Amino acid sequence: MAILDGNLEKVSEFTIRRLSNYFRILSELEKRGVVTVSSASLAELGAITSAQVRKDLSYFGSFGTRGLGYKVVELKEAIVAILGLDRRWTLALFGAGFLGHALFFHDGFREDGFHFIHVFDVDDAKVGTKWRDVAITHQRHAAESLRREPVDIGVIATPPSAARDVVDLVVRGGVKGVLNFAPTQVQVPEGVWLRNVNLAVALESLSFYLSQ
Amino acid sequence: MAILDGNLEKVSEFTIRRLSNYFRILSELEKRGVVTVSSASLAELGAITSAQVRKDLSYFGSFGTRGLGYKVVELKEAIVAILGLDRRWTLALFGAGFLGHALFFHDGFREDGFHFIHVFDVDDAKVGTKWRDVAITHQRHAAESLRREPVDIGVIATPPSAARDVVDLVVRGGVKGVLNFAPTQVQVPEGVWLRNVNLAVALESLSFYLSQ
DNA sequence: TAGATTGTTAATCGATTAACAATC
DNA sequence: TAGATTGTTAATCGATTAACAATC
Repeated sequence: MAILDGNLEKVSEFTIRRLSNYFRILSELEKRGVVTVSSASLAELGAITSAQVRKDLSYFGSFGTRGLGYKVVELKEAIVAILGLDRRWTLALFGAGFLGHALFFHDGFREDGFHFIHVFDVDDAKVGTKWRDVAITHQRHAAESLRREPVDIGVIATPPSAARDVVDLVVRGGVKGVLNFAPTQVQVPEGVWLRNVNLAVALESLSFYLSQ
Repeated sequence: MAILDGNLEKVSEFTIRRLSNYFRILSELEKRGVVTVSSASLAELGAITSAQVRKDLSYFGSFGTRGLGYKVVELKEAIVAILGLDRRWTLALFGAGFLGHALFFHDGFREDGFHFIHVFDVDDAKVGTKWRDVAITHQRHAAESLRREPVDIGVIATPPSAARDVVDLVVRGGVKGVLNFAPTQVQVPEGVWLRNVNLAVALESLSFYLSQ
């Protein structure tokens, strides 16, 4: 299957986020035993338009059959391949607080192939304790740990004041992706991908509309 | 100050999310004792353009002084008022799992004026225990609790399979906003605002770009 | 074949950016 | 006054949607 017809440049983050959504919808349909699905019903389930669905998929190839629609399992597997979920990804977590804890134990990540193999914190009370089979390590040993066992992605769940230093640390450790939950602007060098997730933004958006 | 010149209709969710970001940047500048800031430096701190900053603010009024820029505290307070952060908001949490725990104890929310006054779960082992001064209540008593003490916003941190029912429950309880962390499509009636936050999306976006 | 639905092109819509007059 | 920077309009860019030929 020819994924990516050379026009990857034109694929926007919006499309990627929707693919991620199609993946979840298709997984659900598969679980329910649904065999085929049209762009129209996929669109309805995702609260978008059928043109959007077809356009999104068209960046990566032709996955459907005219007159019939898409085979659920086939399309799901195509999207899994596109999103890179057909392999194992290793993660390092920085910050073993409440949020770090929730991320580490979030089953969805493991099911998607994302595995935390390091957890770092600066709190000596936490260092040495174990989360599943991962021992919490003091952040001062992070560089060393990352040299011994490198990871693909660094996940930042520290207080905002620490985020910048931790990002530098994990980038020097060789990660190619950073997922930042700290509500502060951080910088990564060329060639490293950064995504920011800010839990307050959605809540503040709600309070804006509720105030009107 | 004339916030909202009647063109609120034209304000996009993109603008609101950036306001939320300006708010954090301005808070940081205030803490550092910075008195005035230009759209250019605000833009640099937020990794966008100065035209974007001025355009975003222009939907709500004129907050700056030509030739000088914006007073940090004044602009911050204007944005606080726009986002509705100048009042107390009450929240009900559904799902006392890892994620619910992280959300409940997340200091940033309380600092912004968002207060969880109810926590519901279906696990009898959790029911009766307390988080700070909030007793975890069985979900079957949620309707009753919400009647006694209504809230502004329902926060859904249940497994996806439970999300739909819980949303119906909380909407019948009179909330005007729903913040859904469950990775499943939910529906709310006209007049209720919904925001979805999916922790997997950002990670899957990273794996997509890292795969290329 | 007739009906259904894809894949894609062209049209539309909306968000971002550039430019500059207004003005401190 | 001269320099700086806002607020706003017009131009550009990019994302979404409509439409339809291709085709199962």
